[in-house]
Amino acid sequence: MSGISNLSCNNEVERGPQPHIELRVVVFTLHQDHLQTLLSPSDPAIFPNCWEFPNFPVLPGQALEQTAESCLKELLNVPELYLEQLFTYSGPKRHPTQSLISVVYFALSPLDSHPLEERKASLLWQPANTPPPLAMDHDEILSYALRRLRYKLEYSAVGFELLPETFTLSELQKTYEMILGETLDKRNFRRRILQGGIIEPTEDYRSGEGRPARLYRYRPDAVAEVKARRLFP
Amino acid sequence: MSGISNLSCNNEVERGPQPHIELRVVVFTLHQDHLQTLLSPSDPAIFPNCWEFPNFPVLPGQALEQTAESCLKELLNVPELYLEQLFTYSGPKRHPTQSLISVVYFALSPLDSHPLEERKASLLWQPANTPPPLAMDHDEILSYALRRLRYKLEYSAVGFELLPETFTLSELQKTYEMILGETLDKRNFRRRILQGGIIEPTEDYRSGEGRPARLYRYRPDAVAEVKARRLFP
DNA sequence: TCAAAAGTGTTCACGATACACCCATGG
DNA sequence: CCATGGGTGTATCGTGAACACTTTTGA
Repeated sequence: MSGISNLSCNNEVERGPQPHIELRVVVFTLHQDHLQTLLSPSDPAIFPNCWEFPNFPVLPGQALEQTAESCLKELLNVPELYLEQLFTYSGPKRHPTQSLISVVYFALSPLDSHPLEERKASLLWQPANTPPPLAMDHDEILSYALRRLRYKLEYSAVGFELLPETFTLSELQKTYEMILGETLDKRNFRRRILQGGIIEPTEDYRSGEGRPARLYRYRPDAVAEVKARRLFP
Repeated sequence: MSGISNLSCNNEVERGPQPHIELRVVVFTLHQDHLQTLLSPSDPAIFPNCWEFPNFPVLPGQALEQTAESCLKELLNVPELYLEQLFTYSGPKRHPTQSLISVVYFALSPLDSHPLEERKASLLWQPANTPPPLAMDHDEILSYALRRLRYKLEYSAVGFELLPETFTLSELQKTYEMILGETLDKRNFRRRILQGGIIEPTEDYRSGEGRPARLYRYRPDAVAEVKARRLFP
């Protein structure tokens, strides 16, 4: 403990051992036109037929964010991914037998990530909007992560993190529509994203059923945050 | 530990005992026309002449947010205050002798809060924009808390949390100007805040040097969140 | 030549901004 | 009666939203 001792507090609440800390990660990806999240089966003795978000070790010599990032990259076989802190959950009712503090991170994995390694076969991508039963408060965590994803999509460029390096404007628009759950106007979508300087065209085209579509690339140097509309002038 | 064991991770990082968890709170208030934050002197043997954010006990029987709320209410003698989670800081370099995880909350205390009790005399309100030297990474925590405050001010009604129950429009405007660090147009400010239905007039006036000013009250039922300008239509 | 997806501009409405004077009170 | 802060309306501009047709390719 650094500095002065804890400030006293007259709460009549049981003291006792420190709660256990754990590190969890909510990862989203797009797969088969659906938003998916990575889940791990729960211990059937405690939470039968339930799933939970992946649990990584809390290492004293490493920041939680670093641990989450390197474990995830190894697990998913991707060189880069988007990662940020989601929330820290605490409270006595979260687990039946122990006091538990969960520091939860939020990650996005690009569409072309390799399938999971065999030795991690217990982990499965599951549909994020219709997940299987989740243990503890992980349903609450999932809905908060989905809210965060939708919200971030509206004011930042986070959507590109779910796509491969190059993509067509239609693919990008479909990604946004899938996550936001609404359809967008094609011309307005294109105008805004192109004027924003967030993506740049490549020289390549992708041939599909109709006319080939130009491929674009995300510009990582772009200033992607849009300032919120201020409540006051 | 619930469910399956931690997913392994090939990081070659030292294992060891779990890091220590602590609970800290950044509180802001307005005092003498300045934004102030509550600080506690650090242990001089470790951080001489430094200050740090108040440290509350981590109780296994209570959610961190509840502990922070009840401790702060007791400390500041206020019946209500605004509280939300700020961030969880972790990493090996945060403290000279131990691995430390700090779950930090963000609070706003109304202007008319009573002075601190005598027994807490070591705690002091200090200017938030020109603070004394801070221990560990608490300068980084402070600047993030200030950023959060300014940002929240722009898209939510959080400014009222720093004022007493009734206030004049000029007081409210000065609060916003003080925190945002810029001057605002009086007519536009009034129009927007009144049209937003965020406050309602009382029957009272406050007499000052010039014409008495109508007192207003925050409407807690108001929908205070302003939707951000969406990056895409 | 037809189906299927890509690509492209303009108009309209609303909200944000800038801006200057009269009003009520206390000393 | 005057100094001090309280209170009020309008004109302009920029941004968001709605909307339909032409182009290119492969089958």
